[in-house]
Amino acid sequence: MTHRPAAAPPKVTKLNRVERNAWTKQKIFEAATKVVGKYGYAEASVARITEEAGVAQGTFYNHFESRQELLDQLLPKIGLDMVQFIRARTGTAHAARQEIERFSAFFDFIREVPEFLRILNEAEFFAPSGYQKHLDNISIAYVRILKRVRLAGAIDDYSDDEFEAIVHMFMGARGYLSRRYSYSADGVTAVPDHVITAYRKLITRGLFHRSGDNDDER
Amino acid sequence: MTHRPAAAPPKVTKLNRVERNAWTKQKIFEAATKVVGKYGYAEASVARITEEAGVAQGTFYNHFESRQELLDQLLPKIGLDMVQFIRARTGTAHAARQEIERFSAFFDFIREVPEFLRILNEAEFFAPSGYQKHLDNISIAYVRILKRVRLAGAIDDYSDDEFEAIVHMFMGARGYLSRRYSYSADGVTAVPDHVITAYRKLITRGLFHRSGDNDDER
Amino acid sequence: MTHRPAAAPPKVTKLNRVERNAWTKQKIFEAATKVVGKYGYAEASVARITEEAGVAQGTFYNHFESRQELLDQLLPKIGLDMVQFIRARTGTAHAARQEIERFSAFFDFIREVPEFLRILNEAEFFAPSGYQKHLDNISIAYVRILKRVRLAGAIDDYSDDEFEAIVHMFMGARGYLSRRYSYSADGVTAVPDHVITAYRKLITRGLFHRSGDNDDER
Amino acid sequence: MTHRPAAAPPKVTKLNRVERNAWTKQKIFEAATKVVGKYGYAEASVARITEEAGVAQGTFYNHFESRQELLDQLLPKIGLDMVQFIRARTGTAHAARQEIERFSAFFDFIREVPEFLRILNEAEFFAPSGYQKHLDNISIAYVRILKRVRLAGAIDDYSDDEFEAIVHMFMGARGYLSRRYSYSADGVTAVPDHVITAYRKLITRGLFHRSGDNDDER
DNA sequence: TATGAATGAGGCTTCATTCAT
DNA sequence: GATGAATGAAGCCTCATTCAT
Repeated sequence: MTHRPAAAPPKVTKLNRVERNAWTKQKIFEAATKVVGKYGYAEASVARITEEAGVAQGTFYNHFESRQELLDQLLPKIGLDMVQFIRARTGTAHAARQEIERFSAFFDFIREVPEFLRILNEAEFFAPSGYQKHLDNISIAYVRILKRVRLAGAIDDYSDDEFEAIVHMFMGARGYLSRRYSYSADGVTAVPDHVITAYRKLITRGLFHRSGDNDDER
Repeated sequence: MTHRPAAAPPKVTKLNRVERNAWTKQKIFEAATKVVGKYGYAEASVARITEEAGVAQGTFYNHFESRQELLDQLLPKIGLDMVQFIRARTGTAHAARQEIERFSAFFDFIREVPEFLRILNEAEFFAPSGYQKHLDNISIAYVRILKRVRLAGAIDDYSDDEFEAIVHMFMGARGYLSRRYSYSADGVTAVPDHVITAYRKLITRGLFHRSGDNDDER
Repeated sequence: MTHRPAAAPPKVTKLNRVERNAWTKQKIFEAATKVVGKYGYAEASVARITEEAGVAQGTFYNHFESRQELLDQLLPKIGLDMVQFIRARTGTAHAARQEIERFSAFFDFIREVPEFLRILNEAEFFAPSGYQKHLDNISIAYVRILKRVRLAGAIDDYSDDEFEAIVHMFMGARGYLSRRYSYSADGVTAVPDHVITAYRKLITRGLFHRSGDNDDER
Repeated sequence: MTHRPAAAPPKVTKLNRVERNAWTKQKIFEAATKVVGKYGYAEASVARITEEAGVAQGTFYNHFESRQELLDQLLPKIGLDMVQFIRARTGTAHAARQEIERFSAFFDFIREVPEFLRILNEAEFFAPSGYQKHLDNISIAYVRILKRVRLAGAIDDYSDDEFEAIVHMFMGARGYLSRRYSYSADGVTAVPDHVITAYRKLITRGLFHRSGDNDDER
């Protein structure tokens, strides 16, 4: 998996028809990612996307039923990249520590794939169906993690329903913070440390057992 | 202050020039609130708003520089109504309890002014400047509250910067939850209890001192 | 009533808003008549019509909901002009003679308003709703005439249902003949005499009493 | 001759190059008949036709110069089927009777090959050149018949030119009537009796000698 | 100040046809 | 001959904004 696909056809060898076809679709996809990331969904006209992709406007409709269909595929696809990315960055420390790692990794991912910020944030209104899909992808996985932690004894006193609410709060908080602290004139910047520490305090004390909290100052 | 403005010109039948002028602007404003609340910013065309307001399209531009200007005024204005509403619902109990009251009051407000949901949620992308203004309004007030609580000794170990981050997390969480749990087929519904309890647990344990937590089951 | 509206605004005096509005709509209408008459419905794009009318494309939609709406109004409107025209050309001779007069007048009208030919002929497929309206306008009036003639004793042995079929045959025959004999490289020409005489013979012998037939050679 | 061509390649499994070629063309042809018959010429895109035929779009242009060329071949081909069909249904009774038979057989054919209705009716505007060809095919044959009848003494007083006009009237009447009475929600239905009787009366009295008229009630 | 018709750029999508494989 | 992706022109319609009355 790469979230930074090569900007040129993978091989120098001649591509067969199937490969050329996939490659064109890929080009459109990447162009859309770029355009939406930079200008937002609203400004991501088919004309702009195809121009960026270097294909004719008509070509677009050989690969996607409609502009909306493409838009709805954008977030879920990159969202999965994000999940992989975060998973790779999560160690084997104790539960609270891992949650902080996930929190940090999320912001790291945003810096790696700056387009993700807008693609994620605006999706709710411009690609609702894609947004829902992403939501499900994420929250299901997240709740599963929390349940496992509870099973391991590091959390108690939270019901399944409450887990779901907590997960939504986490996601909401991250989104909000990312918008607040990560946008900048040109590009995406790191999140300030005090955001991380505030999150750590809130989470470790509020969600997990009182064991540590300050065992892992960074 | 009313967040439910009268639908007819104030009492007297004869209005002078200034009053008529203000009244027209007010009509447009209310129409916009209605339209955006119902259809969202994207569908809030000048034509639709003026039709709803019962004035000609041209009239719009006698009162607002552009469509965007009006849109950017929408959220900050209603946002202030919200602040008042929440303040009125917050008692004099101890700090943690008050925070739960604010959380609940937020969701109550949404049910009182259902348009607020979309006006708030979509503002970030369709009325960024108005959104920023609202954000500042809210977070400044919120941080001030937290500082006061810290001064009173109910919170410690959080810096000013961390307060700001916490406030943003709260706002993000609320927004997310309101979208997730409050929307429904026709109108806005109450938030389920488990959302409230999850919030209470997270907040009381994570933010405030360990004194209470279960002293105020509802 | 005129089926040849002036190509310039009716008066030199300044027009008020209502008049200007009507005048613009009229311009679009006439442009459409011209364009459809010359190129057919299929080629009558909004761009072409508005260009012919000398207005912007957007203006079109201030006066018509859609391209189709205008197209559907074309035939019924001109169709009424035709009815008037034919009525004015029908004398007070006996019934069979009058029918021939109507037949001839129809072809005369086509020469007066050459656009009518295509507007009528293609309407069935490109403006079905307008076509139906026209059909009703015409066939109702026609059947009424035949019934009156039957009452006067000049026709017998035809039932009401059969009248309706007869009328449709007449209309179909006229349409067919007009297409066959009236089109020409540039413009519309008169129908040859033998078409008229053939029609006369068929009708007078087939529909009316055997009295005359050759009393009115032309 | 069949107007209902087999849906599978003729018997043998192995076709040589020439046969395969012809078979592909035939498939496209039948697909076009089906599509135009069902959706009309305007909706008969090359994509739709080739899909229906089960071949690639490009294949189309190996067999036809352009979409229009195929469209123009449709009517003349099926038109010949119709001539055969009608001829087979025409007995050896006296002339007037035979004309009624032809009239009825026309409507019978429409029910056998329902696609013919649209292919015929819309051809004038969507396949003018094909339409003209069909027109010539039919009217020449028809005029020949009338001349023969005149020679046999059953008609007199009509010139050759008038015959041609008469034939066009007949064709127009039939087309009109078929559209009026034969279309229905799902499929093509029989023409009501009063249409037949009206036609019989008009024709027998108007065209033929006064001998019979009621000698052949059906 | 109120009106509302006029403007014209720009958006999405369709489709006949071409052409490299 | 068969394939089907690529092309790009053209079509219909929306909408914020302007301006003469």
